[in-house]
Amino acid sequence: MADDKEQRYDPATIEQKWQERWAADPRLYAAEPATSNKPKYYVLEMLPYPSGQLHMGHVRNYAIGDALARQMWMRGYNVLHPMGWDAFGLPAENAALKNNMPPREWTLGNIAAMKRQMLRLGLGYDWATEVTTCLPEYYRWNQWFFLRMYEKGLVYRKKSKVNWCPECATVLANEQVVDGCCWRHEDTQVEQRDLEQWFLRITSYAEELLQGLETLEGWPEKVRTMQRNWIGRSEGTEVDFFLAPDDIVGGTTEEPVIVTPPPDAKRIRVFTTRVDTIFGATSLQLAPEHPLVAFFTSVDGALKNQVGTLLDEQKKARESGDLGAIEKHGIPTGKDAINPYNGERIPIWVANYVLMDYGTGAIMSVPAHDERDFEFAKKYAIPIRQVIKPVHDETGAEHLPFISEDGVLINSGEYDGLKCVDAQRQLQEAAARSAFGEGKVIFRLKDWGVSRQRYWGTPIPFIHCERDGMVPVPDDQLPVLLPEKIEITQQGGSPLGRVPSFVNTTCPKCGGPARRETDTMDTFVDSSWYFYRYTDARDTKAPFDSATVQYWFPIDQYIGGVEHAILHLIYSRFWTKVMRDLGMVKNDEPARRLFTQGMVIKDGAKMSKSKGNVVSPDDMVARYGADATRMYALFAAPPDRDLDWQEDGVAGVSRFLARVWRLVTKHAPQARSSAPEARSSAVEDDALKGHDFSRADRGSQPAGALAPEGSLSGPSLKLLRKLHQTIAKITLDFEGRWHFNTCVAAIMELVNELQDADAQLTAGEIPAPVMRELLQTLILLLAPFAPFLAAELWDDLGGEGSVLRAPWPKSDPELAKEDEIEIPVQINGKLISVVRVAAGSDAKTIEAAALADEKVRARTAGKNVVKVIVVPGRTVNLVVK
RNA sequence: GCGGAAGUGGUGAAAUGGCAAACACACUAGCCUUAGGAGCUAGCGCCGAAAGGCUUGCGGGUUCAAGUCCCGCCUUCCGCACCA
Repeated sequence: MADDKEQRYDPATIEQKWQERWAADPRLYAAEPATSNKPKYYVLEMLPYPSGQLHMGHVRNYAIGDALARQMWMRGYNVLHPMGWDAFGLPAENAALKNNMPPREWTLGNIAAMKRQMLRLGLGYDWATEVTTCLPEYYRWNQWFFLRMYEKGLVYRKKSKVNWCPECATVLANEQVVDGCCWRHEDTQVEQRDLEQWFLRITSYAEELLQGLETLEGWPEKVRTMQRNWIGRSEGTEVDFFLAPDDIVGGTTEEPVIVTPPPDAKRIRVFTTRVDTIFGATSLQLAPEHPLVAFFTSVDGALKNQVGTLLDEQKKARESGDLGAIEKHGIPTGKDAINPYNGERIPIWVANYVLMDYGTGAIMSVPAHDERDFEFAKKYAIPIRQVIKPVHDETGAEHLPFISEDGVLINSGEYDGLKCVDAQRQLQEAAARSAFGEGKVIFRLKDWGVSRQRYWGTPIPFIHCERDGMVPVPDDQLPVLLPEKIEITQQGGSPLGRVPSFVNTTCPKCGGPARRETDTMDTFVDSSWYFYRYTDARDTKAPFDSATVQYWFPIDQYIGGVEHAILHLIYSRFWTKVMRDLGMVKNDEPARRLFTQGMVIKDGAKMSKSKGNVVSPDDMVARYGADATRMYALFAAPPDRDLDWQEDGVAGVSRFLARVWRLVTKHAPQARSSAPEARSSAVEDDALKGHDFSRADRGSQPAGALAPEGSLSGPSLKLLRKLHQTIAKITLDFEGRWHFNTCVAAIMELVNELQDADAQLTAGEIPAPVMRELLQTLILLLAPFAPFLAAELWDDLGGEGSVLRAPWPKSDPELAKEDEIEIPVQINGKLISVVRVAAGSDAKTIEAAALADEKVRARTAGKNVVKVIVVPGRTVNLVVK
């Protein structure tokens, strides 16, 4: 090697060259219009927040999506593979504060930086459809949707609790609350304040969002379960208990005070999933925030203090995030409620474990048949009355609480003897007949609070008018532009409120002076529909063109982190259903298949600045190249599992790529010497066109044609066999299993085998067309994983056109077939020997070979072979006594 | 507490119920050299000198055959969590 320097794999040079070429050809990764006669494939990776730096999690996510997109292109699909920026959000405001830089400038700068990183990584995105959510061209459609939802009755306002820092005098996002204190004022307790907030009525779709999960077979079970739990459907009964009449007289002093009860005070509605246990209810528990409690405390100072303490405690627990950890306790109110089924008086308590925002904020307490009620009753010596008798009572001893529904009613009057389920139905019917209750389905899912008292988000398109109240901004006045020259401070509420030119406006109805809404939208709004926008990203008349969306949707494969399993993925599904009901789309669900990749960790822990274990993609790319970095991200673990980043591993992949480079460049001249093969430029997926893209009808003349199989030497056949086995393995893996780690391993095996045959290759024992077939196909298999190197070597081999659009190879089963295989022989299930037989041998032949084996004969001598199990092609097992 | 996933060499991992540890990393020994983050050869689960034996968190079971299927535990990670 006279010129070693020239001979070394140099990713930096190769990758720069191809990056420039690809950048000069924007159509390379562009999707074809809906009129394309190719089948469509929409592969989508979750769009990043433009923090300014890609992290390894991004690299992994995009390496997976890019490999898939590239393989689908090679298989002849019309692929949509877009990218965008989830560009609104708090960090831009924090950066503005810290660096005195406008959020827009900061954000756009970050986008430019991250886009450079993506290009450097060689990710194949169609940048013509890039979506940036903080630009008015995009967010105006958030406002437009908001108004459509308002018209549909899906938008409303109500008072709701927000985090408020008294020092900052502003609202804090949940992430800004650290251990119950403000993130900027570590000693300042965050308060819960009631403010008017905007809500989207996602609960109207609760049932459908739940049902829809059943159709999402291409989603991970984990995600579906998480969503199911989040929606939290419960079937039960609502029952009105009555406030005992004499207790309407309030006060506990000798001088009773007569007060007028609020109209709803007479009935106390509880929700229960176990109405069959209602005869066992021995107390009634109210949430501290229950309106009736306020009524009780208004006339009872002592009770008021006690409830106050309870509330404080609860608030603290909520702020520190461990609401479940506080001890259960309660306060007797001294009042009684009447069980409508039997007229029994039971005491009313206020309990800290009853939640106002679930069910009705009131429960009946049945200690005999509920774990928590049992604990509570024991603590306060409340009677425990058993009303369900277990059907299967193996122990004989009846230990309470008995939670199961596998029982019959006792101590329940006319309902005695009924099975739990039957009793539930009958009791429910009785309640409905007497109008003190009804069957009810409730959900844990709550309406989506979308307003944020922050600056860097989509302005909510409403106007407050003294005369007309809340007035929607008319469509022709959209977008409501976010003012850009604005001083961001942490003081005095929403920053928008201090921009007079923004706030002061006129009422669209009466023309009088009015004020703009200063709340902005949750950034989850932006990400709920961005993937529709990609299909028609520059539309100025509508969010998108419905016909185009109909062509592309649903997304064929969505790929992202499992951390979005709930919020983003429920909101997106909700948004899709709303758009469907607005007649804009036809699909019920946004994505047919979802893949959640594992985290990238280092030294067993999630990468984080505080742990100091962050690996920068830029470093990796600079040291080993984009191909090696990406390929390692796919090789080190199956994509759905956590990946432990080991730099030695990246170096290993880099060495592997160098081996490929040496192998191919060394033998390229020989491979090139064969006549160029006529590769079809019309790329079609064989499965879809019934077009068999096999060696024969490809019109090419590799192995089979140019050198009839019989005339091929052993090494050629052996290598071609390995090649075709590798094609089969990788093709299959792309179709569903996605174990790209074993795909890369299979390519390594192939390369190892080629390398082992280096002597034959060099000696010219492999005919040039076979050599060409071997090396070109190797490069095709490599292309989805290491596109830069593939492009470079494809050129070197004299490959036609771009490797990125070359047809995906097809495995020839005949060539892939082994002619001799090894069959393990077991005796009584234990491995004893291995015999070689011709591939495809029948059971008899294999059995004979096994019985003839020396080791086997030694073991069976003088013994009885009771049974012989032969699994052709697999194994032989002799049962010997 | 409820739900989900996972437990295999020194490490990352592989294995449609059919030879456990493919492919890599690390390590060891040797070779080569224009000394490179290079290349080549060999070794590398455990016990044993070897023959051979043992080995997929633990305990049972199904099966000719179990890392894989079933039952019961244990551990770890993730999500939800006072949900009535």
